[in-house]
Amino acid sequence: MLHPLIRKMERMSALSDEEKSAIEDACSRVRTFGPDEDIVHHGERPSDCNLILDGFACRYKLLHEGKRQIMSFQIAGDICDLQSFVLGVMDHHIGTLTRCTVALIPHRTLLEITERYPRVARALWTDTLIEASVFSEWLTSLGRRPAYQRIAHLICEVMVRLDAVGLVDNGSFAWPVTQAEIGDALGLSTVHVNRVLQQLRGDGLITFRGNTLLIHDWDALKKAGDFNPDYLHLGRPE
Amino acid sequence: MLHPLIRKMERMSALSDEEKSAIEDACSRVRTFGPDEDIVHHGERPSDCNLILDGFACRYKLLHEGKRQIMSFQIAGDICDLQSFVLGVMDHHIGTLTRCTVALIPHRTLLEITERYPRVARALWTDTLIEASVFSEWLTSLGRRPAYQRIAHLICEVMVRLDAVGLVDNGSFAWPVTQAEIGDALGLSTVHVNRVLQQLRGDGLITFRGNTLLIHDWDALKKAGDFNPDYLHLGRPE
DNA sequence: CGCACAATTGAAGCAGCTCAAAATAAGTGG
DNA sequence: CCACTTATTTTGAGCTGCTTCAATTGTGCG
Repeated sequence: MLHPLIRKMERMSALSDEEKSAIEDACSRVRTFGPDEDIVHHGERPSDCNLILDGFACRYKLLHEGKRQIMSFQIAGDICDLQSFVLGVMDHHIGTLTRCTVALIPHRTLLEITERYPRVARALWTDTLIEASVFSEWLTSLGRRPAYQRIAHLICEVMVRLDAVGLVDNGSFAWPVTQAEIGDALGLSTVHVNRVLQQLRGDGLITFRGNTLLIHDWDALKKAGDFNPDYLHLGRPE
Repeated sequence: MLHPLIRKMERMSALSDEEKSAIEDACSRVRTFGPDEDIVHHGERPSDCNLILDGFACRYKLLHEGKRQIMSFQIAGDICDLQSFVLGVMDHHIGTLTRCTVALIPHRTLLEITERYPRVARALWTDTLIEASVFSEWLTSLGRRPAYQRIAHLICEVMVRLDAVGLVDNGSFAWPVTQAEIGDALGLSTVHVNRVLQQLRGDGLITFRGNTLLIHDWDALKKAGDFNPDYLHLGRPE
């Protein structure tokens, strides 16, 4: 299997063999997390970054009143805590949704690589900007889109991102996100998420088969979610 | 007056005189915009970046139904469209709120500077990460904080950011943001913003004197807004 | 088989919305 | 400096999307 980070970077711009093997070497240490564990905690000052190789994770914040906000979902190819490398401190948590395999990249190694290979540094910067762009799209969803549209939009996004790393099979893909987690991501209550999902199914847009989500009518779902993938800056499909 | 971008960067890490003058030289071309004009449009592929020198601007997206979401406010020292330099296309608009003075930095110059001075490149990357961090805080506000808290939080943020560039005088600062704009930023209706602002005034936290906002009780406002400035990563106050 | 978590349903309540109009404030041209 | 126009703030009233609480049903797994 192609390295998911390299795969992602090469969508943006080509990498030399030397650069690729530098990245691969950096990812030699691997760790595994069970579901619902924290990979990094808010306030921590880690000395490694975590690259997701397999599984679903998320960024989240906890509020005083026991509420939680999930800010993004992280999948294969995402370095989920670049923040710790550049800013030092984490200002949010990273937690797993499912079992996750993660490569640990020491900050020291990352520093060496980015100093030696400006193109890689640039690729990481690009990645940060894309993530910021995804945040603003979520902001738009939470601020101005009603629940039905918001959920449809999220499903579209996850589908497109999973597709970009080869995890979609004919409109169907693993969906390990609970309704409570969807609620925490979209600022909705679990109950309401449940009702809206029923609507989406009733409207013939999606079906769940166990933990697998099947999209029946992609165009209709896109429309329902007011979804335009440009903000993901995925470049040309492979 | 010290250059606002240099001032900001030096909060994070020191710059050499050479680096500083390279940045200053890059900002020689200046443009002025009136209030409510677009600095950059969604979909555009500019060949310069815009550094705000003076005034208030904002990032925003327009939805089909005529709704709008403001994703951030931009003040002196912010390069509001770094996205165009790194990703090429803008996926949102940048518009002014007030009259703005803006320095135009050609992408070519930016490329030269970032290649020649890795420390500057790194500072810009840092800036991008901070902005992403601000986005996630907003996300948390829109997703999980009620209107009163949300507005208080926004006021705290603007105050702290303005203070960091020396634009706060004894708890009081220019506030050119209309209630409709606050609504567009926080996902609220103008009417509701108005009512909540009345509450905040009634609770003795803030006062408006024309376009000047005066904070009476900073600690109470922070508390009301559940505000913790860590996510702004401002480093140590000057 | 039974525990623990996830999905579902019902009912009542409210935060925040929409619509519509009035009251201020801020320009702007003469 | 006034008269007129336009933008912004404020108020009232009725409505609804979504929430909360509480209980039930379904489901994966040791």
